[in-house]
Amino acid sequence: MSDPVARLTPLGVAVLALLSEGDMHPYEMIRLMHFRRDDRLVTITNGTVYHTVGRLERAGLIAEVGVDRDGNRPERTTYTQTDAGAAAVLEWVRRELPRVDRPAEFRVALAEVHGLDRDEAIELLQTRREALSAALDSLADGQRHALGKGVPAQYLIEVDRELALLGAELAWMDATLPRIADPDFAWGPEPTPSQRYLAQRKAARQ
Amino acid sequence: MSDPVARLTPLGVAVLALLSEGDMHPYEMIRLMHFRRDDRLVTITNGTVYHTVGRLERAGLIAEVGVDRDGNRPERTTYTQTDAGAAAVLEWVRRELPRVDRPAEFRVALAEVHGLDRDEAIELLQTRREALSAALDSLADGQRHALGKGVPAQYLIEVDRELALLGAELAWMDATLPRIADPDFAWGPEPTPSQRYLAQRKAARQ
DNA sequence: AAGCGTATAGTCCACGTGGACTAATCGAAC
DNA sequence: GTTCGATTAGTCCACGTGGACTATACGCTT
Repeated sequence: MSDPVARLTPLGVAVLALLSEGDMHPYEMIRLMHFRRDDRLVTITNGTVYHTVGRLERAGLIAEVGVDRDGNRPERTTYTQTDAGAAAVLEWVRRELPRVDRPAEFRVALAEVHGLDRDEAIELLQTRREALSAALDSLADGQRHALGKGVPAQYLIEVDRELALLGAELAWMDATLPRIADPDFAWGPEPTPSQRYLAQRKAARQ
Repeated sequence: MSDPVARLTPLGVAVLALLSEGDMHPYEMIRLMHFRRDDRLVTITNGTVYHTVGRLERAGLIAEVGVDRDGNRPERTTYTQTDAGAAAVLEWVRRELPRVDRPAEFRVALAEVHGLDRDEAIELLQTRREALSAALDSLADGQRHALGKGVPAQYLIEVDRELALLGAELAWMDATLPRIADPDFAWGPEPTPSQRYLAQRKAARQ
């Protein structure tokens, strides 16, 4: 119920992930997320972001660190990630990564999987692989059953597509798991260009 | 704004599609949709279904056709589809079928594509095919760009998966469009087993 | 015949979403 | 030097969702 991890939304996770790269005010998050095309994964509007930030603060996952002001522009409230916030992202990723329902959550979890240890990530993805395989079998079974009962094929086009996509995801997993298990595949924190940019800007301010 | 088609939700379309097979009360819709595993496409709860039915009625897409009662059980309100409702489903499918954003809407639209003429369906899907292809190119471009800027590969796993799934969907389309264009592939209204069952039950009641 | 679980049919409400709106400021063109 | 558009920063609200809750009736056990 009041478990803050359970109440995290995909956008909440995206905001926490942003804040792990540096303190920020909501409007800056919106710009940065648009720049990074995070709107591919979650819908980013003023309404959702400001509201989400408010909820994250009430849950103690982020905290206000001051109100600054640039010239005469509106003042802006800057937030920082708390330890509880950093832990909550990882816990949320652990929960969502192996689930095959909730595709939207999974994509965000996959985008944040680099925060986990390599071995744990592989194990969770392996669990998902088995669940995907079972879902595919069950759907294929349903298709056979429906065709057997005389349901005309034109009513089963969507199922046909779903089977194709499930198969493709399984194939991707079977190609990807060995790839990231390979020690030659880099893992763990390595600065991205935008992290280097943020760090540089922070240093310049001091 | 007040265009009823624009305000249709996936569940609303699913409800309208059900009613095109016969008059029904909400509780029966819920059972039937669960039986058909429509919960694969939309989330079905009492809250959503009853609320959706209310909205559809206020929009004039369905209409009350009487309150009957089975023994001493609670009375139930039966609804029927209006002409406007039947037209709205087709219009909605035409709108959602070619769009590549909104995957949830697309799946429901694809499940209802059999209501359109074969030629129109193929044309709309062809449009989607081109949009998908463009989306794939643009995402692949973004990936190349990110790698070129030095973003480590472990941060791009989700993009890699997305590219694989987009490719698979394109392949499915290229296999499916010729398949349904073939005159040997049946198209148009053909009774499904559950439609036959509903028709039979209706005849028995009279 | 009392008790218990499940099916039937529906209401209610807290919450998250996403789009509309406000308001000030800066830059550029005319 | 003023008008106009874009940018900055944030508030507000209508709506849809989904889970919790209610209440009656039927069937099965003990």
